[in-house]
Amino acid sequence: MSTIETDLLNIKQAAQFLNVSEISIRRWTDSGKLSCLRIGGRRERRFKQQDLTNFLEVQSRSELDVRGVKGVADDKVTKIFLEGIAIDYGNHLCSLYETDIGRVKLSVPFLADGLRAGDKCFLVATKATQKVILDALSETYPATSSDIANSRLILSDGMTTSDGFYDYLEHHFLQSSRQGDQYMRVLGDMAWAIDMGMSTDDLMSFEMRYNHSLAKKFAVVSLCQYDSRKFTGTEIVKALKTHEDTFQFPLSRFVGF
Amino acid sequence: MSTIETDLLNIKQAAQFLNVSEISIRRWTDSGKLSCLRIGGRRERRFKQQDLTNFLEVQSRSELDVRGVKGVADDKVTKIFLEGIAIDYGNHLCSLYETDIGRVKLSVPFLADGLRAGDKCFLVATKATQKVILDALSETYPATSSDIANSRLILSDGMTTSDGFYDYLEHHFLQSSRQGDQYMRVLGDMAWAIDMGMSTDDLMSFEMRYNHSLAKKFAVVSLCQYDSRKFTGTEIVKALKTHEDTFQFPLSRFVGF
DNA sequence: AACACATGATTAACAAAGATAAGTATTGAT
DNA sequence: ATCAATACTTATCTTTGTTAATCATGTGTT
Repeated sequence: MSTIETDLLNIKQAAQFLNVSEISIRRWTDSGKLSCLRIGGRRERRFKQQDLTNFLEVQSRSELDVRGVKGVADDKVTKIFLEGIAIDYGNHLCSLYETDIGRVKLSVPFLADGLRAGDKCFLVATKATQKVILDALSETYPATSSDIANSRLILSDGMTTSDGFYDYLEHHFLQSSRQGDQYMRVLGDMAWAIDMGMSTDDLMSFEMRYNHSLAKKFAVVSLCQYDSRKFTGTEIVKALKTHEDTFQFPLSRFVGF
Repeated sequence: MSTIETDLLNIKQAAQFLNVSEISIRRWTDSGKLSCLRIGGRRERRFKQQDLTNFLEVQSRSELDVRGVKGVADDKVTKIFLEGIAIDYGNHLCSLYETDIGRVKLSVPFLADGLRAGDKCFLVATKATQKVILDALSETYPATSSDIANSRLILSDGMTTSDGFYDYLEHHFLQSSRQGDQYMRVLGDMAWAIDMGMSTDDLMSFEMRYNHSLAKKFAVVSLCQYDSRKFTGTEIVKALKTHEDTFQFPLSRFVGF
């Protein structure tokens, strides 16, 4: 654990990395196209390698470029927007809800926007929850059922262990990447794990494993939603702790629907 | 599930991690902007990775906000420092802990710093919890018992309803203000309410009432800590929602000790 | 070819970060 | 026990990243 992750580049290094001028880097960060961190009283820019690689477009990206049609092709490639908040690919977030309406409040726009943007989407939930979310999704996004048929939206099926879940996602992520689907979204309704008989310890160790590998290696936004009615206080706290990415956003947007 | 914070970085590693010079690290720690631990007779600096990542600001914040905070950073009259974070008087925060050690992790420095700074401090908790906190407090702040005798530190006593709690605080706040104690701190260990037989609904309505009146009208920093083992998931979520001030800070500092 | 627009270059002023040096004291190793 | 390396503090001085403005160059599109 001694390797210091020196993956924070300053603006000069970032400019070299992308082979552009520092001025462009400044403009891109100012306009929000490229995300960066700030440090110190001079508010110097620091860049995560992944944010820079995310910023690079992939030449071989999908045949039908949904983004291109809308003319926003170059603008929002590195981010998604959820509830007006810009979220980079690579983030692994959680949200907490406490009503049946809350279950679809974030999940539906998250998936609908993803499908519209051409992202490969995954819905991990029990059959019953899948039905609730898909019904609501169909209302705002009529192409839902055809997207399921086309495997643009993939429904979880049959996984009963956290390791199985991990393998499932890794397999699909690799496969999607090979097929040119670089941008992905995962929505997990984590009460699913409980209903599958997983212990919450199991679930948390999955979250940690996922957090350090899959979530960061692929251009995927992962949103894990927790039904606060089905977890204890300590479990909710653990859920928050295993989704540290969430803390950089206004948490009130993700808590308590 | 331990993920021990075994990796304390020295100043060289910290500088490498943030991609800055050691001199800047020294300046930031000296001014209290970046928190660090000290060790040995040479008082060497040691850094938690968590603290370092917290020091990085997210670009999304409007530059005006950041400027404002920085600009008055020297003006310590309007702020306190907890875990290296500047907190304005008027804030009403919550923290979540899940171990007996976590109970004193934030509360003790919060009160110790307050007493050292001459703030009028209030400790609201059951007798048993009071004893635990006061024992730990006495170790780092020897004048604890004399401050209790002098009414610099006031211990809750005998309140059994949320309205009674509110009246109690209002009375003391007014009295303290009249006596020239403008700056105050309240530490509430909210499992106290449960042990007093309050319902969590009662507790939450108190929090909301407090949030909109006392907490904002007086120069008081209020820290409500919740033992996540004694509350349900939904209750924890409600606790978060009734302490929105918390969301403007790096939540990882307040969650899960 | 003409156009619109993104990128690069240049300037300015300011404050913060970096570099350097001197002097102490603690560590860690021989 | 000794000694060199390290980290600390304090101080001064130089360099750099920041914003903002304007202009020139280059790119891709129609």
